[in-house]
Amino acid sequence: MISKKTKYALNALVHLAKKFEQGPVLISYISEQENIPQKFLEAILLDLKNAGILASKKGKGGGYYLIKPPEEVNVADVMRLLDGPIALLPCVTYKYYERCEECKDEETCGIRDVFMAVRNETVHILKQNTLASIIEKESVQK
Amino acid sequence: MISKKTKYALNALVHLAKKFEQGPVLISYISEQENIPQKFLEAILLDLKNAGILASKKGKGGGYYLIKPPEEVNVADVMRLLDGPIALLPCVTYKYYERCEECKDEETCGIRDVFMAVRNETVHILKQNTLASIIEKESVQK
DNA sequence: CAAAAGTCTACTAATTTGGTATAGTTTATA
DNA sequence: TATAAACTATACCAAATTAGTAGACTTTTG
Repeated sequence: MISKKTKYALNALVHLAKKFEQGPVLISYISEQENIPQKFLEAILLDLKNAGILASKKGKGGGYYLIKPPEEVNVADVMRLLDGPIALLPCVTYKYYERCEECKDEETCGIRDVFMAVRNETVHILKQNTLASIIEKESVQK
Repeated sequence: MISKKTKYALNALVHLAKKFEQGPVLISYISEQENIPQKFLEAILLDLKNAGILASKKGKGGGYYLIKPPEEVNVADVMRLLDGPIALLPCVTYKYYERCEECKDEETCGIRDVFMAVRNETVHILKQNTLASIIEKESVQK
């Protein structure tokens, strides 16, 4: 399961993407609209700012806003930022590789192969999906 | 990430699948060969037994053994048994469905669509992979 | 200069994970 | 039939992670 942090981040980002290039939005407003505890959201938005996805303006009339185009923010990057690796086994992560202590031979491990395939497919789907594509999906009548 | 429990379970199952229909194997032997803490492994094997995948024989000459053919035990089932749902969001699980509290409208949620796709693809891969296919992969020279 | 709004540091409570310890019960076989 | 091998059941426990909260501080306009 993804953490609430990532889920909240995605909801906040989608919210801000809908208001791309329309000036800053208050934390308190996002918090209210998206049902996210304000203090928790503050920490999340800071992370996204430090990652270069959002920017903020302090003082009266301030708030947070998206600085990357919605087409350029994909779900995989957001998940990695807040939850760490996407892979289900430490030995198949790209950036956070770690050997499984109990593993006898990683080279021939059949279990590893399975989770490598899952990781590749998952990352592929998550990279394809951006804030823009999510918003587009929501606008399509079901 | 999957838990150590699931990882240990898969390793133990592959071990037992290699000895399918060759009589019971000692917990202590599996524990030693697969580098799994014995007491922890005992609990895992019990779970697998209660799920009808393994059976055990008590007393001298006893141990655990696989009762389902290796082709019929897939990774998805093992994961679900020990780790619970495979999906990354509670609202896209099959058996454990739960609404996301903060969600405004599940029907149109674009984030949900993304994770629905990930879940479907993941389950598909994990169902395809059985103890038999894992063993086969390991025997292929790389 | 005051109020609005983001930032920083430090807690904390609940849950999950990854175990360990101890005391059984069952069964083959000498 | 006793006994030792081997699985079973119950009950802990420590560390890590998750999901927050509290409060003081800084920055920026009007």
